[in-house]
Amino acid sequence: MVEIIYPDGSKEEYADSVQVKELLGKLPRSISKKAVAARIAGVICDLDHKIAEGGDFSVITVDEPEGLDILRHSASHLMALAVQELFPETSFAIGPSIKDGFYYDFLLERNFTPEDLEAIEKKMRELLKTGDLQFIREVISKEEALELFSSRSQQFKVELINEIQDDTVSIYKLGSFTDLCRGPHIPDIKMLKHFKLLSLAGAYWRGDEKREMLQRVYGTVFFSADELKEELDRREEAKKRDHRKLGPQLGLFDIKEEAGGGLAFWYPKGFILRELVEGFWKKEHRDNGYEMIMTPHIARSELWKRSGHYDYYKENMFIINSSEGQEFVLKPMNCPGHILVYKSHLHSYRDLPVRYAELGTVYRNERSGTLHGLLRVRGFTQDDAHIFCTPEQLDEEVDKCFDLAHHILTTFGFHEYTVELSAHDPANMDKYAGSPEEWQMAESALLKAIEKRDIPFKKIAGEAVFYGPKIDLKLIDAIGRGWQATTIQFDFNLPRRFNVQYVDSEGKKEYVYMIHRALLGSIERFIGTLTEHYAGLFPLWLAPEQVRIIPVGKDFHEYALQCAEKMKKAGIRAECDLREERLGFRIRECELQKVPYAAVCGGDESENGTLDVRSKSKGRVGSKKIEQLIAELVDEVDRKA
RNA sequence: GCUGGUGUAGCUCAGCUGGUAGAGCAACGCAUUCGUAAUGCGUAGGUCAACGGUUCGAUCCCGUUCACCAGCUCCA
Repeated sequence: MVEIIYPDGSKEEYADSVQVKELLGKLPRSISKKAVAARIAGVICDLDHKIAEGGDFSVITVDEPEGLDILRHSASHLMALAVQELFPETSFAIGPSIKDGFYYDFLLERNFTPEDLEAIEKKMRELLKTGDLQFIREVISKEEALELFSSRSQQFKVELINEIQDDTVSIYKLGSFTDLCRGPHIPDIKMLKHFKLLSLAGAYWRGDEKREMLQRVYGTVFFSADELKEELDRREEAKKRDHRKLGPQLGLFDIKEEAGGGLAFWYPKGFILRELVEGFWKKEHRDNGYEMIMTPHIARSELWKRSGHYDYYKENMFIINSSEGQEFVLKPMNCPGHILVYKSHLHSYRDLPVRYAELGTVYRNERSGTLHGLLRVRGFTQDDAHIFCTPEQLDEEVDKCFDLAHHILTTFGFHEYTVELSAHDPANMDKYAGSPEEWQMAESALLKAIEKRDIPFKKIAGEAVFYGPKIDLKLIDAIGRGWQATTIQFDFNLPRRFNVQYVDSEGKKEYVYMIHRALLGSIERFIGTLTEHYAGLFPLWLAPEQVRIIPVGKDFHEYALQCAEKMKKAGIRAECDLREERLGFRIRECELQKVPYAAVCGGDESENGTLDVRSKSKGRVGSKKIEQLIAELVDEVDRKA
């Protein structure tokens, strides 16, 4: 007897096992026709699955994220089938669905070329057209599975099967391709129509750099052509926003091969942008109870031995030898320096919290393959601060960090972000610095701050590093991508290594609670992020060049210069384009340089004291009195709109 | 660091199987003095990423290094 409970609460009993497909008829057609898979008593299964035990029944449709996952996972099987037909010697690793699509990892002698990618895609389309392909699920014993896959020399599958605890495993057949797979899969292969293979890459088996390097093929698939097009457009749009291209194009920043990877050069306009970001940051920090300090770029190795970095972090540090045999370290972090400043005198509990902030430039010897534009560099300026406080002040300090981060990030135009809380693993307390009570308090302070704000967050137990729990904030940009920015971390390690203490109300010395935080993360990465978020068209208050004045001809150069002078007096960054080029040419360049406003002047304007204004975002907006224009610009800058 | 790909003028890119290179844009010069996204003509510009090897001869073939790209790994 099988009892099925439908989503609307109605129940039905079947004498024997029943196929999911038969139950679909009981659902509204608007839902059943969109079904991809089903859920019975919380377990997901294929639509042709025979249900032997009853429970709550519902379907997974094309409208749900799970439905898309299933589609993508199925696409990876189709791709594997195509690869098997084209390259029969292939060993198959894994082929999951991922955030924007799917991939499959293969091991074969041949190195895939871009032409192979096209050939695989073509083969997939052929397979789709034959029309008679479908996923067939079978459950077999582990022994049978081992025999099956080892007879086909599929060593990765054998390895996976050996790690499965159950006595039986499920396999899925799609044409001649048989895969170890939990499923479920789509009921109709035609659903895979809207796919596209995207790229080739290398990937280690099980992400372990000591094991085989596999060839990974990425692709994506959607239920509709429109959605696929949208995703491909989004990728195009992302390319256009690439800060590595926009940086040099707009005269902001670049990386120079002559200097080495991961080292940024700031051009004049980029420096203005950087100054604006830093200036705003400094003002907000002063207003929020931080004191600015500055610590040296290099320090004796002994300091880094005491902090522990010399032992744990040496691979990432640049080490310098002096001619007198003294060894120095180019600072990879600011914390030890801040601690030395804190320890310059004895602190009473009445002094706390102490908040030291520094735009501290650090250097880390990152592995060459990890470098990426301004987002991952070897030299960068952290917008760093360390807060030294008592246990009683914890909650409030974390909360204030959050407030400040929120204020600063939203002012820069990031209104959405997600939060990740990296917590300890209770089963593994040995590896952590600090006591369980301290971890408890710290994590609760972080959690309270998140929950108070009702923002989406993930808590990941065991993700914390040994010295303390942390929260990371990920900005969501204009086209929905996430960018690492704020981090708020506890440190139970350094206060002990450096004896960072305060005198409590009873005259006893206690260790401080130390919070390490960076709101923007690093100035470099943040400006890279900003550039992509705004696609180079920065809001007026951040635009390096705010207005470009373009006189139609030589006779009006004088007037243009006068207008620019007035604007500069009002704090507007205005330039004149006095080149003897046609107006259209200069307007075009102004557009390509993404200057927010162009102001054209000729006879009419010089007689009336006006400028003909053209906005980058809105096009030509018409003539305005110079005083009025200045007032409007100043207002727009003040509002940081 | 690993796998694969790439490196030609300031930028974007051509250059068949080895015989030392070309276009467009930009720059510069001349003419044009122009009203909202490219005026015309001309000139100049290259150790073909660097170093080594094979060859009579290398941008091209081989090796090493550097940088960049897609990933993996890393980010105590």
